Amino acid sequence: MARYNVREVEAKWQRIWQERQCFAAGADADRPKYYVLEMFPYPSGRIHMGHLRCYTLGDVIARYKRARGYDVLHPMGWDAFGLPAENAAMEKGVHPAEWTHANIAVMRDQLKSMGLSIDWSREFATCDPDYYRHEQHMFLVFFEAGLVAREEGWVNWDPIDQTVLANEQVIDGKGWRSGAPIERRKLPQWFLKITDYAEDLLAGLETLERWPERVRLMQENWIGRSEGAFIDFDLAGRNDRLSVYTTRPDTIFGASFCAVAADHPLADELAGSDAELAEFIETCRRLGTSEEAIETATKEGRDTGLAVRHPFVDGLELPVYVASFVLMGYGTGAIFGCPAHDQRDLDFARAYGLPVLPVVIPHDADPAAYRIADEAFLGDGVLANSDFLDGLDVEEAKRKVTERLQANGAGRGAINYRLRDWLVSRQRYWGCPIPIIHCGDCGIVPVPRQDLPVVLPEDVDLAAPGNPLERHPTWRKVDCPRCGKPSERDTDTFDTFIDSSWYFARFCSPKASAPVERGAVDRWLPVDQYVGGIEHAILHLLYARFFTRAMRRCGYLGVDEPFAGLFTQGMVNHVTYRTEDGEWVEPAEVEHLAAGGFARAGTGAPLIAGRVEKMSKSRKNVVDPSDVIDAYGADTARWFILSDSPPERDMEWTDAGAHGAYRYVGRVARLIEEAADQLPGTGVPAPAKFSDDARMLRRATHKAIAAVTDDIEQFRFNRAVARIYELCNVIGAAANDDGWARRESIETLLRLIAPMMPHLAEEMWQRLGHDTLLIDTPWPEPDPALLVDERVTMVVQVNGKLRGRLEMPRDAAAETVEAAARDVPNVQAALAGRSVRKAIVVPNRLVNFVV
RNA sequence: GCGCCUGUGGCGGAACAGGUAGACGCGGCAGACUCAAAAUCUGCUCCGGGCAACCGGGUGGGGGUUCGAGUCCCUCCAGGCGCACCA
Repeated sequence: MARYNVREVEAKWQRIWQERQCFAAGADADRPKYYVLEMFPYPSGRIHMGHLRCYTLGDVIARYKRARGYDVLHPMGWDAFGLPAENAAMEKGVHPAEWTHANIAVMRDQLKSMGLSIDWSREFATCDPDYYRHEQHMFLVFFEAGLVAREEGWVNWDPIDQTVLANEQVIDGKGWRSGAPIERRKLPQWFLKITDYAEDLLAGLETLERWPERVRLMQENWIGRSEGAFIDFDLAGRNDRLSVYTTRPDTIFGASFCAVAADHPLADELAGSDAELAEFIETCRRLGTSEEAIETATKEGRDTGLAVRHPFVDGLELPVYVASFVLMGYGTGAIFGCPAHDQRDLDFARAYGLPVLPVVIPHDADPAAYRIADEAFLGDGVLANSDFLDGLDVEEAKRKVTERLQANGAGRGAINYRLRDWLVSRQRYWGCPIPIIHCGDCGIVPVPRQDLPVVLPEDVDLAAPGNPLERHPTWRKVDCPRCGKPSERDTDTFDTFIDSSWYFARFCSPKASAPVERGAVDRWLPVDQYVGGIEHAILHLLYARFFTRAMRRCGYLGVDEPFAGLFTQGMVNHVTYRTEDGEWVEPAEVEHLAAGGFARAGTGAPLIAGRVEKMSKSRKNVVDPSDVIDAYGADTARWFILSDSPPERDMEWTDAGAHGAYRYVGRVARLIEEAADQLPGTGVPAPAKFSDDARMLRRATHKAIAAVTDDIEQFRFNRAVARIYELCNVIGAAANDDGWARRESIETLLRLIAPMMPHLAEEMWQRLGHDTLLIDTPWPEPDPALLVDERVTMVVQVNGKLRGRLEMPRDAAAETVEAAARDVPNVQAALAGRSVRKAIVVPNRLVNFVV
């Protein structure tokens, strides 16, 4: 028997599929469409196990849907702009473009070696001027549509990456990429008005039924909708008002102070003439926003000396503080404090000796005796000490006080969001240039459409810190398109998350002269199944949802939601090894000792197996997918990654597991080799009658079809794999008396395996004598008649305890079953001397005697 | 603090819709083949007792509902994730 040569076979089929253009999308407009997309990779150098897992999952879906008769779009591209290219430029002196393209070349080959069913004719990289020219164009269209704002405000400055960051990119007070503590800076920047869509993005989540609940919840929290009111307090002695936001307008009669954020304009103004206040404001700004900082920080404030008038109580004035716990980024950056019903306000009031007046009395409390100790009361109750609100419950009081505020011109009901506008300017080189010209006379002038794209200059000095575009001797200098005077280009580039906010739309018509071709996006969008990591739950997925809405508003496409189905896959982990000195050791250097334990290859030094962790260079627990593919082949790598764990859960990569998958490849190859020459031909009709053994084999075969189909539909690939093993075991054990049934079972096995191990399946399909490709063969359909058994095994219980089993014809009458159950010897013994109070018969399942 | 998720053999995990717990794989043990190794094949493998048929226990802990609970309810514990001075 010729040994199955993995490398040759895999290369052969990859070549044939490519030559026949098997994966070109849009070949058949009569078929229903199916768009499968995995999050495109950043070309960092080589693919890693996370890529292998993600693209394998997507490929199984794509191949399965293709077999089910869909016209499948399954493209691939490169999220090619970003900081690592600039860092590489600084470290190695290679230009970012060169570095990026070299990485793409390597990674493209690696992906192709996986045997993915990708339409490579649609490939592009976001750093291609032919891609980003459209991005610039759309930005200008958005600009004209009022979706873009230029604002000077406090922004997040990353001192290591030397750029500003969006709110979503600040994690626990640190830059998402550099990890550096974020500083606050005041700069004029470009924003996309995602807040215009806050309500719509929230409402849209309801429609995303095929998204993980977890992701929808995270987005909901991030958008952070709250209902409340703005209240405008008159400032005593000034012809000015202080506007605050509150979700508890009902507690207005319990207000004992107002407080503004350190960054509030009023604080800013007062600091000019109050050195002590100015110093306090500085202290607040330096305060971290990390968890520890918040936990340990005390509620501090400084009295400004100003006071506001209570909107409903004549003559009552409340002091105005600058307070450390008030955030400029939420609401108006100012609050009124009601200590009795807000814990922070209570802490603050106790620290500064302010009054604490309860105005909501718990239902079970005595109004006359009710006092607040050191815990604010947040629950529902009856309003008291509150003039026209007395006796109402909280909801009624909110409504009534909001009405009254509105009538008095002192406020209004409002819905507030935590979501901020998306800051998209970056002071970096390797990104899409912002197509704006700043003219001393005309102000902000869009680059004329015919001058697009604004191409990145190649001759830049990347060695020094800061923005190379700003330093470039000539690039920024340009005449104003409006008045002709010497002007300057915007030297910022776009956040790379813009690049990934519409690439899925570009894939529909990647060569179009406009950003998208309407007919193409109308056919293909939304993406039917999107696959990627949970880490993009907010960032990329929220931005893309917004961008799709913006594109729709400007007539580019007709959908709101870009991704109808989302699957978030788990991470690939690996055990870590260390020497006794604590030095990390790569898996390749580890020797498994026969006596158990591990030693370092070469030196023999003992090693300690540590925790199973996410693969990372620093822990030296990385396994390169290409090493696995070279050694065992793509089918093995794909099979193992699918078989090990449910795809949404983290999995552990183990050599033993990979090896086991490789053994299975050999087992299938042997099974077919041994059977191939003995089976009847491909076109032989089914016999009129089957033997009992053949019927059993056929039942197992058709049950496997039904089960695997169901499992794939529900992304339970590990279970599908188990079902296939079961079928294989049955085939191996079955009596070989009916060639037709045997051919049916073996061919079914190959067809079920095909989405997961496409090369092996295709090769063996050919070996069985087919002259058509398996890739062009439809998915098998189970015969419903073969899915039900003629006889069933029923369980007999006594008081819920298993006492025996029973073979019965399917759907036997309850009395028959019960009588037979009583006759089971072991059951007789268990029932001896006891009277049966009740017998429960569950058809085809069990009998339970209650004694 | 708020919200969410997960706890099943040595390991990854399976168990429709409350009805045989542990499918399938990994690992392990025993055997066959072999001069030997690799590869392959066969059998066993939740724990305790028993030669065996069987018996008892068992899905993080405790309680409840039910003829019957891994599954439903309450509660506690452990691990993980998200958000967080959000007014």
